[in-house]
Amino acid sequence: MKIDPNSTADLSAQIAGAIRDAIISGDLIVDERLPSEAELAEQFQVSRATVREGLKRLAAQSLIRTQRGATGGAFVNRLSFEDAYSQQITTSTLLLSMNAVSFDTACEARYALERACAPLSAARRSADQLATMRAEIFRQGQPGLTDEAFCASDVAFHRALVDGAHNPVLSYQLAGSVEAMQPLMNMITFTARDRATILALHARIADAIEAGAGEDAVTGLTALEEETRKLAADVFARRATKR
Amino acid sequence: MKIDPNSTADLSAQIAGAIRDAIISGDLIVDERLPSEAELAEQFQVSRATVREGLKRLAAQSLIRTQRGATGGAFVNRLSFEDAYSQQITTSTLLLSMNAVSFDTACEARYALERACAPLSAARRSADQLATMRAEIFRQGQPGLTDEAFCASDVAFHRALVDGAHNPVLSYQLAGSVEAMQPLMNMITFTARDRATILALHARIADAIEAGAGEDAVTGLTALEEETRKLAADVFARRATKR
DNA sequence: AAAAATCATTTGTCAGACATTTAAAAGTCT
DNA sequence: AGACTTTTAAATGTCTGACAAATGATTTTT
Repeated sequence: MKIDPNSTADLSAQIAGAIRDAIISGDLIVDERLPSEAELAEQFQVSRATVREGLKRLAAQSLIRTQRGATGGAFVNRLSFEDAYSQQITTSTLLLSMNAVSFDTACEARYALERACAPLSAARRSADQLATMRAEIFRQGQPGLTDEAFCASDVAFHRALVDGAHNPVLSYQLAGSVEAMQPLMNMITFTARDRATILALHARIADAIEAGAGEDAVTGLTALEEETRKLAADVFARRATKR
Repeated sequence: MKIDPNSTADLSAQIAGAIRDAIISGDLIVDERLPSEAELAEQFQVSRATVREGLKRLAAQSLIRTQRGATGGAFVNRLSFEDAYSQQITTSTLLLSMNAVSFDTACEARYALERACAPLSAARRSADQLATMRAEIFRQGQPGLTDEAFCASDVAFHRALVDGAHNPVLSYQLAGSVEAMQPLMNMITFTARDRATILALHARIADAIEAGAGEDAVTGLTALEEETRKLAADVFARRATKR
């Protein structure tokens, strides 16, 4: 692991890169302890402050964790699905909000991916996941529910559907698509009539999942996508004329 | 933006969190300049070193960029799809390698997601993307190609397929699934016969995409998934008996 | 043997200094 | 006046040295 003091890049970035490469290549394995900051400083011929900045960069990506004390230090962290989920959600959310991604584009991606999960979920979902879907449908029918709560329940419903595929890689990939849409969905005002329509589609999808009918779940999701896009188009059209 | 000096979390992590929240909530907008490190240090009542560690955390996630000089400072960064891609690929790769995700699980996720793209790609792919697919197929037929080069070409083929959907959100989500499988694929030795089979399937998929026949592309992908899993199973079985 | 005190190691934080980069301001020449 | 050069000020990047706080290991005491 070497760094170039004459490079244009910051030393701390180079150090982070060198250690990251060592982790990716397998030179450093999970739970292995890195040299102490003082040792790293000597190895890289930089100050401890610079080493620390590099380590913080890695910590921000959950690649290492640090512990204080006698036997403490920086350890290679096992990147958990949990950690990856939340990173994925943050990134996806910012990506959508900062790049003026249209509602249609985000929606298309999300439902395309969800349809990919549907057949697997229909075949494998646990009773618990089905129960969650039913419970969220019930919640969505409650009067007096705020639009935000309705959206949150919608996300919970879809996450249960995705998790039903029992493929953690799929769940991880989908987490971003589903959750990142929430801020966009929150811009929509759902009338009682809208909610009833969505609720019926959710029920249809849950029925298909319960029956193990993947194809029906897919068509249900397609109908839901259409409905969602129509709703959004209405909202945006109304807003455009109002102003 | 406030931090709690008595919290268990590091001050630098709290500072990063506070600024990150401000970015996500929209309090800080793209290209806006943060206060200088000295000012932030005073605002948060910490030293400049601590502020800097916090800022490096954000830089690691591409949330800010820094510039030196008179009009320099830290600026809120527009998270580009490019940046998001590479983060996604790093995270996915580590997630697979560190969590003993089985080949089958990763493979299932990847092909499920790719099938979600196929109909869109068949409808919208540009001539250029189709040309890339054809070119990669041609490359894969060259004799003397190393296994690594074959895999790299495979990835290029599939990326063209995915990008053909012309949905940047989909491309972003898929980048991780497709690229992260490469290390796993590299463990496989492809015989001439294996390559011919894969090549034929690639051609079949490209034909379907060219003809705008989304359904055919989907079945082609399913066949390719089956083939890939069979190959991998063979390799792992052979390895198990050898040792 | 158990509990308490001490110790050594390591990260977390701080203060102050200097180097480097950069754009703007001031100065100089034609 | 305009073009070029020099100076200056502001900001990040890096270094040094120090102390605080946490924590496991060791030693001492009871």
